[in-house]
Amino acid sequence: MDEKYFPEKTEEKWQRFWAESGAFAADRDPSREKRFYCLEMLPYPSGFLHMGHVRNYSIGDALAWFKRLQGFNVLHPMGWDSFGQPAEQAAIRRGVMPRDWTEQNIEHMRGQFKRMGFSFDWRREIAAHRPDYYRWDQWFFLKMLERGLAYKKVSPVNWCPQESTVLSNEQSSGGVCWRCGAAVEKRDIEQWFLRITNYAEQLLEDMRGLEGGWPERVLTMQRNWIGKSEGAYVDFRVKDTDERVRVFTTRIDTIYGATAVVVSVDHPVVARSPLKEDVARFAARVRAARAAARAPGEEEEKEGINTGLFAVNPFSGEQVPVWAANYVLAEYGTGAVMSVPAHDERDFEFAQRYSLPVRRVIERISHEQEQIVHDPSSQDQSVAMPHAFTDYGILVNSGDWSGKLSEQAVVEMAEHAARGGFGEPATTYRLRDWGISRQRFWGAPIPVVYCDGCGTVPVPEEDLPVTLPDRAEFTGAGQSPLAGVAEFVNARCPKCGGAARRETDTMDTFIDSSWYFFRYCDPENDKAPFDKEVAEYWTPVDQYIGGVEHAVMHLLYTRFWTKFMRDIGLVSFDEPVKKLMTQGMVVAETFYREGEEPGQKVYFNPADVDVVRDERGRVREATLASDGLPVTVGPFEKMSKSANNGVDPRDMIAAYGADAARLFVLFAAPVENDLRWQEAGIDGALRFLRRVYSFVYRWRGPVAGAPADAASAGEFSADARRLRHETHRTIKRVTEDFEGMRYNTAVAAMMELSNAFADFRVTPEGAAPSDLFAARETLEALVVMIAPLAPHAAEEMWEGLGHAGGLLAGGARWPSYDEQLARKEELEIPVQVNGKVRARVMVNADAAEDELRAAAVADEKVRAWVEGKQVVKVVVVPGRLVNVVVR
RNA sequence: GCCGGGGUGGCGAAACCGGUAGACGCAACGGACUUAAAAUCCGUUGGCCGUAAGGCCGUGCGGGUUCGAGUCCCGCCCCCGGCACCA
Repeated sequence: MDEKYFPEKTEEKWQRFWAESGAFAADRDPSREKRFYCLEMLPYPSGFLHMGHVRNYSIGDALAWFKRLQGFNVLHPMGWDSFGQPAEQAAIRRGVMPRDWTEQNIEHMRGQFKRMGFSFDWRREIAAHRPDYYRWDQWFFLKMLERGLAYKKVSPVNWCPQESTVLSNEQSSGGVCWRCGAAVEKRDIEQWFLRITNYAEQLLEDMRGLEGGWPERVLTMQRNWIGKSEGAYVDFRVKDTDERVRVFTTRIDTIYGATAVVVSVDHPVVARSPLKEDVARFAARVRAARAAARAPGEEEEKEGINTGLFAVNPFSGEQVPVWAANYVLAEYGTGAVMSVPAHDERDFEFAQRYSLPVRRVIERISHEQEQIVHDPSSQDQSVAMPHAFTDYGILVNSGDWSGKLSEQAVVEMAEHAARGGFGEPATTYRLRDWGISRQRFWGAPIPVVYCDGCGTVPVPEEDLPVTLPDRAEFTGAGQSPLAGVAEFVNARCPKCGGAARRETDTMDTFIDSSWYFFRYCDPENDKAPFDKEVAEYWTPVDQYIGGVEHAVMHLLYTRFWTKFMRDIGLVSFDEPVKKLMTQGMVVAETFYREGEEPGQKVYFNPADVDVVRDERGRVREATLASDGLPVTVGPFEKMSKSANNGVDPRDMIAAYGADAARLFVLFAAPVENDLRWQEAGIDGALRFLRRVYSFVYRWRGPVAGAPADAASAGEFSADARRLRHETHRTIKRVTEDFEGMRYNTAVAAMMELSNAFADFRVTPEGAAPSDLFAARETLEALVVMIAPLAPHAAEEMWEGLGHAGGLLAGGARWPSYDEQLARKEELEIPVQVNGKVRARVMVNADAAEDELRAAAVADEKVRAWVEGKQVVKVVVVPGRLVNVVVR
């Protein structure tokens, strides 16, 4: 142990030690029941580690270390989400082959991870782009095909013009590409889908079991996305035909107010329209408008056309016109609605535009003292409505149903429709099937061939993997580069042996990440994606950590995949992840100037900007170092290349060391919060490490001779008792904080303990055996508790304290605490008079109520406040406070 | 619009079940050590009044419950995230 703490030297030493001793290798061991699967979302191998990675993996690593020190068998693996767009972009721009580019990046990033000292079991590393991995993507696809869960159809898809590929609904949420942000267009393309909708109800229902373990906002986002809606189907007979139009409604109680049936322009019934040429023209216009990219949130004006058809309301027998309109979506519900202008905002707007009648059938009511109070004015048909009335109320002008409450009517009318054979209660979902075809090269090929004779033929399981060719032409234009590779495309039909063409689309990379953490359990298996028994030991994942940006996409897909794996007997549970933690982004200030194009911004790296701040930390003046001219200060944004506000972790490591960088990102903010990057803060982390290090250095010799246990240490001085109390109290707090991943407060507690140690007024040289015992107890606890956050420094200090073999193999254990010692001997109890703190009294920690009362009332300051007043009562909360109430 | 999460010093943030608001850290200021600087150590730091003792105010705003409210209830305002012609 050196006198001073040298991060670089220490970190190198212990990284070598860990690698050579296999310190983090974990194996299935059925005799060890305490096992823990700690997982962070696997990174895309972009080539460079950024601060977001540092944060994500520091959080997970801290937990993995904590659990190991508690005696758990911990699986903490790492791999690469290595298929995907950037590799292909590199190929287009720089002519490097995606595989070479990816392998190089992995190589480089693995080195950076190791330099951070993360405790991964590298033997289990996987990469999605390697055939021994994607072979199983293909295997899963075939299983889904067998079970009718994979199918191909032509459908309007989300098309990213920037990347010329299809996106799933999840990836084009909000009308923009999740990756590049380009506005998404609609195109008709034939592609493969997975029937995630078959699992809609389970995906929704099983979220109940995740309450508490998953963040509320993620569950909410998934619920919104699945979008369950309960209502009813109602069939409207189309007059003079034998057809029926089925509508979906959540407000069947308003059906007597229906003044039209409105269908989407793609609805089959428009073929029966006497005006079908006009309708077709209108439909073409609507489709064209839809195909055009639109800004998110922007709504089209409602437009429609009367088809000339009439539909019969099965409840009232009334005939209403059938319209086709742009505001009715073909993909949701039945693609047809009953239009009730009086009680639906959209129908109201539509009716206003085309002067359709508005008929009120729900009367506004209020509840006062258990009584229903009617508002007759709300059903006055002669008064124009300013907007639709969409609340529940009481049915009026609704035949025999008049007088019923909406709540009742929605149930009973659906049942009535079912009995009459013209409808039924119904549930719909917003969730659509998962479109997985990508017109790309760098992904797992979809294992299917097309044969003129036999049609679509799956590649037999034994012929997997269908491997990607080594080379292709990357032009960035037209179809998938795979289509241009003859030896890939030309294949034999597995059925008839004749010439056939291979599918040239590849799979969505989200398939790779849907099951990868099962593969970690058994990464070399060449008979199955993973062995059921081996995986069963580790899974489900105990704690999953990643960015909230995957709240819907990845986390919904992996839940779906798990349910499918359960259905084919690979796993025996419903949900893959017990606890989920979504960490916040690392954000930093941005600086920019307006570019040549209007609205264009040219960003400058904060390191190149000279900033003058006022006393509140606000930027007063910002100038570019190179030219001295002012730059505009932008908001805090996620560190990114485009905002040019990234901090390179390598610079942090070089200046402060990996330990200080890790400690800082965990201390600076709660893990769920966004972390505002401030370089200055990292100094504090390094200072803390140095401080503890210097204590250890100073005490390491004397402490080696301390008595083995407290009983033989003799009498403890008041000072030593105080230190022991602080130590045990801190162990308790830190343990609880670690359990809840509250690293920021855990670090604060440890800092307090180190401050308390600095106040320990005994010198190592003049210390009594009992003092040495107390000092060792504190230092050892502190070192072990620091280990998950700053493992290199902790190893060095642990060794300095005379332990060989490293923390894990050398037998370090997470410290335990003594409840008695953790409790204070004496307490300072605040005494309030009428709720305001007026004095504090020192009392014994377990002073009884009457002792407390006596001490409080006897206090001089309290007496001054009570003087001349009448004491009404005295509230005593033992161990907390006393409140004297006077009048 | 609907759903979810928030609003506390100059800043990042603490505060278990209603019980001393602001722990811990950053920044700032003052001091010690030093020829000097760095490093380190000690101290001050929510606002206002006061020489001080001390007092008053203070957790987005307005009410309420309570001996006591950052925390619970009612009504608002604002911010962040998700969904959004979803019938």
